[in-house]
Amino acid sequence: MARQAVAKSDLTAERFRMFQEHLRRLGLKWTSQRDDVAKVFFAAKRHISVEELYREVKKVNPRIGYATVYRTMKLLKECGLASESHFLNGEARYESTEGHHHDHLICVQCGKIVEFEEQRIERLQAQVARKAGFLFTGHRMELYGICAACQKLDRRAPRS
Amino acid sequence: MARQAVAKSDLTAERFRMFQEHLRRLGLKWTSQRDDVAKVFFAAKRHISVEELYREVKKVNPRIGYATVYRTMKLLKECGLASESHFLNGEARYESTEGHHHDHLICVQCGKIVEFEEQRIERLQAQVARKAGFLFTGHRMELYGICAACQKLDRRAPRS
DNA sequence: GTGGTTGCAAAGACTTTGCATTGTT
DNA sequence: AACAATGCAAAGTCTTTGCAACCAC
Repeated sequence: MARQAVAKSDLTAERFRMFQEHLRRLGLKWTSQRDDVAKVFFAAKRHISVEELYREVKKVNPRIGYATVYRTMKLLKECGLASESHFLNGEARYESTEGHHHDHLICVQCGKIVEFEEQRIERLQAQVARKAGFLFTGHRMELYGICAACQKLDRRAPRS
Repeated sequence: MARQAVAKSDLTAERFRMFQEHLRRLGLKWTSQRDDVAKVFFAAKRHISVEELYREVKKVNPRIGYATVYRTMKLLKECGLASESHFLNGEARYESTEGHHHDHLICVQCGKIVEFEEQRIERLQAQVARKAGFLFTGHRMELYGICAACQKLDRRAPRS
């Protein structure tokens, strides 16, 4: 019981430590709002949007404001714990950066997101960057397609 | 002289034809504004933003409005002649889709964009999608790094 | 107590939409 | 003549910022 209250996992606990350390380094303060946002974010499914984050935090702390969510996510980005994507529509979505990297395969019809990891692609990317004289720091890759379920629907009710 | 007025190249001429054909199919009209926007877009450097497009078209036709630029780009996207990206900040940028596909390598410090093409990556991507049961329709891939020039600058004036 | 933090509302940036007018077919 | 397209301004999104009250240190 007592242990459970500390953190859901060592990984999450480690993230909290990193976040707190980042704030301390900058002379910033540890507040309950930052704690709430970080908690929800670390526990959330990937690709969480600002709105989803806001709604979830609101359940724990109804007085949270959008501004604080944005400001906290900015801090989490700064210390490398969160990364931001815009996908197709431009709305920001966040995911926590983990040891194991992955990319996304997105259904253009229903929006379903599947994650994948492909070392051979990663290696080729590093190679491409190196050849162009770049110090490779990261990438973003999204594959688009129509998922199996939507393909079936299309067959039943084809367009045009 | 007379030939030059038709189009800068067969490729551009072909794109105009495709655009006009698209409009005709939908019962839409060919207007001078659509002509102006398409002309500027086909001639533009890649990754042109709405604002850049607007300013360029304004030189040719000062009475153009933002709404028309957006509306025309939407049509160009629909018929597959333009594709939209949001890169890091969420602002829309367009580029014309060409026979030969390419991806982007972006310097995170100066914003320089280098294009590249890597068939082996493309093949692996199609493979990944297929394995997940997706009908692969496209992708988006951006590699981030620090370009050679910025690496030199960093050495001279290092951070921290 | 000092100085960063918060929520709110206002302001910004980018994009879309409503509407009377204009232009294509 | 019919009806789509335009420009403008207003409205909509998503995000950031100004500010007085508040809270961590």
